[in-house]
Formats: sequence, structure tokens, C-alpha cells
Amino acid sequence: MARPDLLDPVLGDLDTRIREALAVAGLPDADPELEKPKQPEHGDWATTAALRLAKPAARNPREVAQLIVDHLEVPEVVDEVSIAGPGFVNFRFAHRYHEDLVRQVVAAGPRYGRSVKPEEQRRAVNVEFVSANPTGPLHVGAGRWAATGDAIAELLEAAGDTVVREYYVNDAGEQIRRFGESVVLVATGQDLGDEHYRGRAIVGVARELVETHGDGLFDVQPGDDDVVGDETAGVQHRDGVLDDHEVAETRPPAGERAGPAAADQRVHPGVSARVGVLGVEVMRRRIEHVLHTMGVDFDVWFSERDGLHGTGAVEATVAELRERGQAYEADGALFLRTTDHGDDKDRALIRSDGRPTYFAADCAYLRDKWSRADQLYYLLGADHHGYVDRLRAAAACLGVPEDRVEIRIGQLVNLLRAGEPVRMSKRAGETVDLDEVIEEVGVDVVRYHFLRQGLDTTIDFDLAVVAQQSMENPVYYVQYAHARINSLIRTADERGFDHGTLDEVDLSLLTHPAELELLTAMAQLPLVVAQAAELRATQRLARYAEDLAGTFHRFYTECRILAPADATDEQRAEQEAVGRARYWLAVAAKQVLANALGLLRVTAPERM
RNA sequence: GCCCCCGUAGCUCAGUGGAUAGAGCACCGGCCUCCGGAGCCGGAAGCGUAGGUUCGAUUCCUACCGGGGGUACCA
Repeated sequence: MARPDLLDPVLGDLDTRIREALAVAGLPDADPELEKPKQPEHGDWATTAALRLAKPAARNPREVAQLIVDHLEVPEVVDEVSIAGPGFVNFRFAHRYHEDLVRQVVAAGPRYGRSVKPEEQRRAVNVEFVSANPTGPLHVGAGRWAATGDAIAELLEAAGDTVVREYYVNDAGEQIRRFGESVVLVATGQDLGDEHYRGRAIVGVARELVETHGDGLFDVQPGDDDVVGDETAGVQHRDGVLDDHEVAETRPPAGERAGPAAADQRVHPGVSARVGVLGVEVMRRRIEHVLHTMGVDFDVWFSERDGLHGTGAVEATVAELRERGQAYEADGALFLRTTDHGDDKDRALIRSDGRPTYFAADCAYLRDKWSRADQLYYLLGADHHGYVDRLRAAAACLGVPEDRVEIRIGQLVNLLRAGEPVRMSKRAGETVDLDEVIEEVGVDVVRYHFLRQGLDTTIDFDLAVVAQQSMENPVYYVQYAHARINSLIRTADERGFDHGTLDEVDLSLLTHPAELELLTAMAQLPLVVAQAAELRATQRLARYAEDLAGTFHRFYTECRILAPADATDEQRAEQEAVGRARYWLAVAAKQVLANALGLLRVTAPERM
């Protein structure tokens, strides 16, 4: 678990001393796991070590707590140590600790909340997310993976790891030919079959291709005859998460998916393949653009076609798996022994007709990533959960340690409007894509809505609700707190408020309960960030931001900073000293709010 | 059939084995002659059911009930 001692020297010292006390008392070693008591009156920090040591020490928890307290060399900064409840050891810190916090926050600025890992614990993490098929526009569901994957990447960086954000572009195989075929038919005004991709996006791609390449694009060209028997034949991939109502829009009907589909006789397969490659790139760029509007910028767009099939990586991977003795032939096909590693059945790598399966490409991709990173994180939608076991098994077959491959499944998103499912009318080609939702409600709302809920809850995204600028949208609550502080600072400047410098201000005047609560809330950020990163749980940080905003609003309501505009000189003078301390507290609180929002990559507006 | 996720306040959701289970919305009642009322304070209201493990279970295990998703030498 996150070690507060790595985040804060004062907590680090306390952590060390508790460990020493355990040793001196003859108790087993244990991580003190310093935490914030739920009730403020219990103190500033607490350890549960006694509770967890009760069993190994064969004593009751309160006795163990007493032993710890008896042997603890209490740090100077701790004013009070107490035992409470079943065996908590609570610490109340001297006021000086809180005063230091304000200075620490202001000094660290945007870095407050981030931490550094010791070299040996630092990981190069590859975070793969979204990876939607480039054969259609991004749906709302993909927005969830975009927001979540991006924020998790940010959290990991904040916790001291290095991160690569990666998008796997599934641009090889049968689906590309079919996509190209669809584009050709659309561009030449012919009817589409049930197996074809359709919708505004296809029309847009067709139009753009004609503009850039001319009509000759659709004529048979030299080389087009070579593509028959495409060696990459393969695959439609983990296409992000589709709303169930939307699946039919981008995925050919089930009946069409069995086996290599018969090519449409109206279009030369070579033309389809060539146009497909071009069209997919156009679509990919559009996806890239939408993600960019969402604030998500990938470091690597990994092309299956260029990166795996084009480099022989698939063959090399299959060869390695054979060498490792993890593959065997049966019925003319080649299978991977995934059942040795927890899968239900062995999976085919090479079909009996010699073509590699999609799974083979997946193995090659995993191997490629493992050569570039030492921790692999996959964020997949629940519609791909059936894929998890074989992916884990593939990693095991390739010799990747179990704890270095993390595959997380997120539940899907239901798109609603005023409680009614937004149904996709296939005939009308009516869909609601991610870019339209962003347009309608704004990036921050979309991102935050996805980030404040855990990955394993299904999210209802109701356009009617989310469009309201009210507390149905907690992001506004947090942003409002930030804007409000900014307004406060602005007003202070306008009135010529003399806030002095942080060095000279007397922060010991911050004694109001609302001030102390704000201070202790601010002190939590580094720990919250570390825990959120460790758990890959963005909602931890979002909920923290909401709590912090609430704590600030209470402080704001109860504690005046500026004297009233019509105050007498006496009132003004009286207010001045404490007002200065509060001013700096507000400045620090603004920084913490900005940092929390920044880690979620949600904007912290100066005014709204 | 098998696998995965969920079930916490009227609603939407937090809560990595610990103290009195928390927010928002909705409802009821209050709050500044003054720094942004997109705010603050108060009230009422809850762990699906039954077992088990544990000093301690919303949390872990089993069964059941209810809801959602997935199940291919497919692409």
C-alpha cells in the first residue's frame, strides 16, 4: 500500500518510529499504514498496526496498541497520542505541522501531490486503452476508456512511474477489405449490403478520399491483383466498448461474421483492400482528432498492419512460442497451450489453411510491448472479458511474469436521454457519436462523469441530465470552488488587500475548525494520489476533489478573509492579520484543487 | 450451460477486514446589509437474502434471488 513516508517527511518519521516501537516491544514488524481518521476529533493521523498485529502477537488489539504507545518515541511534532476504539492509535499533530503544509503546498505548486519512487520501484508502464476499430467513429462508450485510461496514466506518472499511452490500431485483415468495399460502394453511389459499414462517417471518408486521390482511386490498379490471399487476413479487434444499441452500426451482422466473407462481386478485392487501408487511415485520424478534443493524446499509435504483419513479428512470435514448447499442431492447425495457464481451451494461432489468427497477432503485440515496457496495462471493455484468460495465458507462454501484465475490465456505458435509451436507428443511420456528445455537454463534463465512478459499475450517461449545469454534475461543484477562490484573490487585489508574503504571515492564527478541516483535507492529496494510482481507481481522486471543494466552501462561508467593503477602520485592522493567514490558506487550497483536477485532466477554470 | 460485473438512503453513486457506513439529487426547515447563493447549516432515510471465516464483515468465502455483459481454427 502507499507509503506516506515517501510522500511527507513528517509522516515518514512517524512511520519509522512506529516500526522502531514495534521492534523494541518485541512485536512482529508491520506497516503502520498511517491513515486519516474518519472523525476529525480522533486526530490528524492514525495507525491500525495494533489491530493487524493482534493475531500474530496473540494479544488483544488494545493491549498491542498500549505496547506500541509505551515504546513509541513520540516525534516532536505530535502533540497527543491516544488509543481509541478497538485499538487505533491516534496522533494529533502540533499546529506547526499545518502551518508548514501551507508553505509546502505553495512552494511545490503543481507538483504537490506527486511523488517520486525509488529507482528500483519505478516502472515503465505501457497503458493501452480505447483501441477502437478504425472502421467507424468513436462511440460514447469509447469516451469512458479514453478518460479513464488517460487519467490512470496521469496518476501512474504522478506516483513516479513513466508511462506510454498507446492505441492499438486494428488496421489489418478482412474487416479492412470490407471497409474499403463499403467506401467504394458509397463513393460510387451503389447500394450497400447488410455486411457493409455505413453511416455518415463512411460518407465522409469516401468524400475525403475522392478529394485527395481523385476518382481513379476506385479503378483497378497494377498490384491490386496481388492482394488475393492476404496474409494478414484476420481480424476485427477489441473494438473498444460499444453500447449494445450501437453494435450493429459498426459490426456486420452475426451471420456475416462467420468465415471469410464472400467479397462483393461489384468491387475488385484488390481495390477494396487498397481503399480500405487509405480509408482506415482517414478514420484513424478523425478518431485521433476527437480524442485530442477530449484532451487525450496518445504517445504511440501502434499499427497492426505495419507494426506486426509488416515486420514479420507475427511469424517470429509464433516461432518463439514453438521454441518455448507452448504450441502444438492438431488437425492441421497450430494451437497455443493456454489451458496450461488458466484458459478454458487451447487457442489457435495458425488456422489449418495457414493463415494466422487474430490471437496470433495479439501475442505478437504483447511480445512487442513487453520489449518496450516492464509493466503492461490493458484497459478493456466488458464485452471483451472473454478475452482476458487467453491474453494472460499468452503472456505466461511468452515468459512475462504474471504481475507485470494487468488486464482490467470496465463495465459498459448506457447512453440515455431523459431516462430513455438512445436507440440507434440503423436505417436512418442515426447514431450519437462521442464528438457530438462532447459538443453537446463539454469535455470536462464527459471526462468527469466517467472518472467519478468505479470501473466495475455500468454507467448511465444521460444527455438530458448531464447537460444541466447543476449538482447533477459534480464537476461544476469542484470547479466552482476553484473559480471562487480565484475570484476571492482577484477581489483582494482590486481592493488593495495587503496579503503580505508567505514567509512573514502568521499562520498560527488559523485555528477555526473550518480552517483546520481544510488544512487536514489538503494534507491528504499525496496519499490519495498514491492510493488512486496503486488501485488504478480514478474515482478516489474525483471523490477527494469533491470533498475538498465542500470543505473549502464551508471554510469560505464561515471564515471571512477580506473585511466588508463598508467596514470601519477598526474592523479592518482587526480582520487584517487573520485575513492574511486565511488568504494564504485559500491560495494553497486553490492549488490543491487545481492539482486534483489536473491529475484527472479536467480544467480548473479561473472563472465560470 | 459456463464465465465476468453489479445489488449500499426514494434516485445516482463513494466506501483497498476496523471507530458512529458517506456525498450529491429529490423532500422538509433555516442562513450574509459584507469576499461569487453554481454556496452553507439542520432534518428524515440504507448495506438483496441465508449461511460461513474473523476479535471485528458493506468489504473475504458459499448458496440463493434480482439486474447487466460475455461465451468461436469469427472477424
